[in-house]
Amino acid sequence: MKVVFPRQYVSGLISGAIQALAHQTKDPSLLRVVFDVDYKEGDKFGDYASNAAFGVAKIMEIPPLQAAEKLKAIIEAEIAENIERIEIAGGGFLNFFFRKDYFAKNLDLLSKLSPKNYADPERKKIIIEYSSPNVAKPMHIGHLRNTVLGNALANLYKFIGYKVVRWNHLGDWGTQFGKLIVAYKKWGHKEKVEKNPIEELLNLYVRFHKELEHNSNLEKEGQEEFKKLENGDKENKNLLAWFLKESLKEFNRLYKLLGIKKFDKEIGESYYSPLIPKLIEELDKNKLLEKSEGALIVRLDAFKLPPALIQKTDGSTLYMTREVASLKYRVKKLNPSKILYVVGNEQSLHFEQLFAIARLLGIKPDIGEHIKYELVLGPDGKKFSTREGNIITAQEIISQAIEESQKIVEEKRKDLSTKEKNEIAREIGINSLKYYMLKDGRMTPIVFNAQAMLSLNGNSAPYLNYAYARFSSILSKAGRIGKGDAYSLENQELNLIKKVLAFDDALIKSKQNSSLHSLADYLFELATQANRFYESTPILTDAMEKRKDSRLQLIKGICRIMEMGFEIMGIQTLPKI
RNA sequence: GCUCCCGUAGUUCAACGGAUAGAAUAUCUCCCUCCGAAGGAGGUGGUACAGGUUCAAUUCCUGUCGGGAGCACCA
Repeated sequence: MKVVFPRQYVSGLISGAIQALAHQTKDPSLLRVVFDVDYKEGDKFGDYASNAAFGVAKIMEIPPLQAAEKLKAIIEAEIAENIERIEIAGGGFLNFFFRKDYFAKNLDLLSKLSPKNYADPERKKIIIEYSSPNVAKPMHIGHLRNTVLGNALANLYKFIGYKVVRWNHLGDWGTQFGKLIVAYKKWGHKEKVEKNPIEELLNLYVRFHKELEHNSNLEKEGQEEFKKLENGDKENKNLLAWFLKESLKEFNRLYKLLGIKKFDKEIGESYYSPLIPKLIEELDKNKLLEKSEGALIVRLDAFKLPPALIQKTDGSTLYMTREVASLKYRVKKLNPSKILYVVGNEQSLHFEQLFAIARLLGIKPDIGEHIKYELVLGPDGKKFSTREGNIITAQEIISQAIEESQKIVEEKRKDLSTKEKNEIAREIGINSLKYYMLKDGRMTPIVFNAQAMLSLNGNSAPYLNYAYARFSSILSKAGRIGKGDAYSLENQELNLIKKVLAFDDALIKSKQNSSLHSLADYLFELATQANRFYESTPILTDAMEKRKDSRLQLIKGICRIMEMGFEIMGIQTLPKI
């Protein structure tokens, strides 16, 4: 089923008009005009509006109003069958008013919409790296934002037809593990760790940093143990393998609880360790390496960046070294068109350096993109620190979220069994948490505030879930829906159809800025409009049979869009809550 | 000191360089003998400051002020 959405339709009309104009004036530079086509709420500025005339005006060096007149004349002459009229307003905007029956005509199409209708023609292969927890440490609230965002971005690309590789870059290497090994050898007990792996290992790590304050020798001991690890020391390698195994169990438990899709690749940093010597050799051959204070660095002056440290004085590697190796590995192995790194904003410099080195090594330029997001800060507005042990774990947040929704469910759904109530509380709690992480842009720092985070009113998952539950309840009561008469629908209903047909807009915006908040906004607006409709208009109880069927079709279409939206956001669709 | 991110209603956030800057929350009213009141209707309230770029600036540039993060052997 091929569908042309209104935005594409208008866009086509304008492109055609610009082409005709370019032909008329023999000025091909007109073809380079970029313009927007925007969905408009209500009908003040039409159903869709465009600023195309401003771009045309600039190139033709005429006033925008004149350019708008020219475009309008061409489009009108082409007999646009679905457009009732075009108005020029606001100094040169073209406002397109669709015929009322255009929306009615599209009604029975709504419930049949599928991802295919939204497929991006590019369909590229893309690696998305996210989550990336550290072995032997609990996932904390920051990982939660990262994981939920990365998972949803991956869903989005998958939805529009990309080949997506979900990549979990596990932190299982580096000096920190030397430190952990020191701590374990000094103070650790096997039984204790077996019983409570992550917690006990974190305790050891925190203790290490406490003791470090009055025993500066520890720092060196940690570096030595890591050095041994890099040189293949058996005892240390076994310890690390054990830590990794226990950690993965815990991570996977959390992913499952959160409804995070399975990763395609889960590769620890340690994996790249054997690839390092060749990498250093290659860097050296390209004359990129330089010795400085006993360490090896790559100068990045040409990029106006500080030098990147590749090898420590004692010959062991660094985060950056392994990142370069990993990048090369990914390109060689999978040949993606792009690698999205969903990593915190505080690592901006690191990624600028990484991509600069990739360039120097002749890797396809701009392959990497850092999808940065702001930190989740503590209640005091300061950064959480693992070393000091003042973190809020992902598990704590999840439990709180579930508890909070449990209270509401107990109050609102006394009719359900305890089992059903628990089930719903868990689903709603997790949905709320995920939605909260996605509803804002990436670059606003989230100051941790349990109250706000777990609020179940307003622009939140429960609002969406509730609306969906009401509508699907109607649909299940209705049973089979008849043919209906779409032309009996009125303004409010037609506007809803228009809104449903604007789903593509939300997807495009979300993809453009690699953020799900545009989609969240759209879904919230759709639900709000639909709720308003629901409150003001009888649907199931409509006396006119044909109109009833049409209204039901509309509700079905709304549900369809909500289902697809939820799927992308990684939120569970619940037929009842 | 240098670099990056961010300053929008009391609060939390939207607005590809576009038209009258939108929501949520809080607060104050109203609505369940009709399909789920976790809902709906209405009121109040805002672009840190100073310049510049242009048909048009919350958005871009420069500077000031304020908050956060990063800057060589951590990741």
